[in-house]
Amino acid sequence: MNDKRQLLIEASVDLFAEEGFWNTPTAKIAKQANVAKGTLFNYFESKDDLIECVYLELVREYVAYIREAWPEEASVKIKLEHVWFRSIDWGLKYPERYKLLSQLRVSDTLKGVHRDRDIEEMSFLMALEQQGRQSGLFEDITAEYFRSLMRINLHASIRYAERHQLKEMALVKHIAKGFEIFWKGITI
Amino acid sequence: MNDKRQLLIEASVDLFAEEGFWNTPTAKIAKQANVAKGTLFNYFESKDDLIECVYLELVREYVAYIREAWPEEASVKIKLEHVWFRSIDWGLKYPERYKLLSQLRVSDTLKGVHRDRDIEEMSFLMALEQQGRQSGLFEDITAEYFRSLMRINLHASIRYAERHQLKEMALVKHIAKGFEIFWKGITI
Amino acid sequence: MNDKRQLLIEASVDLFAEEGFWNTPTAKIAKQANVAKGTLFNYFESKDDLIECVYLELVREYVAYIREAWPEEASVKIKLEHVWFRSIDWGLKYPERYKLLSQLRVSDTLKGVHRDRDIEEMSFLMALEQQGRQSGLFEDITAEYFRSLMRINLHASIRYAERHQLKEMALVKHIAKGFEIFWKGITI
Amino acid sequence: MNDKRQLLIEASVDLFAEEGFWNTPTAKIAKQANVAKGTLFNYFESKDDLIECVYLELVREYVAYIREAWPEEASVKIKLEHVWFRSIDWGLKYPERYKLLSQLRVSDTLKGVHRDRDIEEMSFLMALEQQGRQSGLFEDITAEYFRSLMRINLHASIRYAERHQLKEMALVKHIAKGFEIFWKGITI
DNA sequence: GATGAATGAGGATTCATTCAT
DNA sequence: AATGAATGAATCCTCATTCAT
Repeated sequence: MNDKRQLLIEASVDLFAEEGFWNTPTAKIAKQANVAKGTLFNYFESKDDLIECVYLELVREYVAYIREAWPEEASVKIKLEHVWFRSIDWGLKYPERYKLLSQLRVSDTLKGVHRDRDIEEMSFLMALEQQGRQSGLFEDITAEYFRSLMRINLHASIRYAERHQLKEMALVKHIAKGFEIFWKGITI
Repeated sequence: MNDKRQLLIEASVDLFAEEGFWNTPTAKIAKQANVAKGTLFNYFESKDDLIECVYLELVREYVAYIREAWPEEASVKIKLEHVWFRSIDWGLKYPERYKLLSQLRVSDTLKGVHRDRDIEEMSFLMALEQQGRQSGLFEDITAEYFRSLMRINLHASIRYAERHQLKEMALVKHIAKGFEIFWKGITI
Repeated sequence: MNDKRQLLIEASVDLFAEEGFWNTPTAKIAKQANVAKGTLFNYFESKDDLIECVYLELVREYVAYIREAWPEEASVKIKLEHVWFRSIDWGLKYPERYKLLSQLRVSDTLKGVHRDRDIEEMSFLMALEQQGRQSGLFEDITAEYFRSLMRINLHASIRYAERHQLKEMALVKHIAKGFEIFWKGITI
Repeated sequence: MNDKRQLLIEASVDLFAEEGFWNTPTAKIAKQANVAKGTLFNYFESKDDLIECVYLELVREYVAYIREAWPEEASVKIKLEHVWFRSIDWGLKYPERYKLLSQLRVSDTLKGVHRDRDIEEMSFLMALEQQGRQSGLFEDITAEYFRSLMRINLHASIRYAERHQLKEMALVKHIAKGFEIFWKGITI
């Protein structure tokens, strides 16, 4: 079954987040997943391949989370706000996953094959941006830069909330303020 | 002499940037620095120690670069603009160093001892922020979040400029636009 | 069916010749033969067993080839010449098979069980030798040494022809000269 | 010192001869040589490199042995006889070394770099052959084929002597007979 | 009989670190 | 202080073989 594959990815996520992927032996992953050392290589060609699959899995989960309760008919701002809140929500709900996802994006191990998939998954965000720009809402910057800014502002916001363990009102205020700053910057 | 220490750090910067620090053996560093393998451990307790020293070195260089031609008497905005331009300047002038610095900040190897030093070096930025806030210029956010936002916006800007190899006018416009967005977001 | 067994042996011959038997995984053999990995072990006790069977198969093919158009009524010399020419013919027609057969003979994996079979297959050669010796034709050496000399002279001849890609007249002359040397040495 | 390198080669010779080189783990070699596993790789780039060096060492020893007591002023036949006797002598004196040398020559691991060296070492044999041919002594065959024939006839002779544990008179007669056959075949 | 997932011992190689010189 | 030979634990990956289906 695909059971084992999933177990291995789960184990990887846990351990990678704890120790970093270069520091996590495949043997440890296998042990954590309760499978034999060799089994890992039945499901993944190499450690690098495993890492890429873990990355893809995380992206998939993240995107799925964002798309839940998608406000189809709402304005661009509302939609963007939705992305903003749910992103932070996800990042705080699964802090190790989020941390790992960030590290993977920065690292050089990702060879591009899956980067494209990444962009694919994010296409709806691009569509959103395009819509906003056509309405003359946004600053004159490229879609790529827009996306980069959004991602990175989110990152700052999540890190901060997590580091300070913001909860309840404080958290909501923090998120709202972060969006306000982002939105103010990005719009004309 | 301290000569060798510096050589080792230089070599590390070069090689870490090329291959990542987990993938760069100390033997290779020693060779690149033209010293014996053992010598490295006369100057650094361990590889981790070396990495931290490399980090510190980079921060120092970066900060020194920013502080050049510092507009002592100018307004907060002008000063911030100075930081903005020189940061991007540095990042584009020494792309490997910049990339490495970013990776080191994200990685878990930095144990905190030197993180404090980091903050210390950056203290002048904090002072700047404080000054701005006291004038009622900025949004009501903590100094830490402010700093994080700045760093991260700079990062987006540098990455974009580098990826697209912006030069001349296009580059200047990109930098200015980036600052505009940041400033607009951060100020009331 | 015995079909699969044969497929596996064929695949082994191909792959062993390419990579050597120590470097050829059973998984690869199974794949090449279009059967499952486990199936191999339904037909052969172990990899070593497979190797021995491959060896035997090659010997069988080789001997069968020699025996074709056997000059039953001819003189010892003519018969020996027949063996000589057809051996080289076979070696050049199936170079990988020949190479593999040579390597297997040298290697230590062959445990003896099948070596006897080998000799059995070659018995007609022994008979030939006996006949020649009884006629006082040959030097006073044992049958075993005689056989070894013949095999080894053939080997030199085949290797040379193959390495230099001899064809047509050049090849025929080479073969004839080789036999002449062998015959001259072996006869009184 | 070069001490360890030599120890490793000695150990390799012993173990390779016993088990074959593909079956001999580097760990075992290191243990036999009383050095740490890693040390092996200080002296040899890889297992393949080690194998090649072992080969070269064997060739060197073998050639040195042949050249001892070289009959500088003697006839071609005497010289060839000298090579013949001393070769067999060496093969029987160091049976494992000889066996290993033979196996190495057949295997595909030798990549050519050292093969050339091999030929170099053997150059004196080539000179000898040339001299003989110029005197109209030999059959009209290439030097390469000549060398191949000699090597291979020697091989048959050595193997036979060893298998039957020939000693004393029986051995001398065997060697002489072998040479006679070879010489008779090769000369006009 | 056929399959192929699962196994885990084993293998080559790397590399941070030590230490005698 | 400088060296570099020596170390051996650690790592990724392979592969013959088993066995439940």
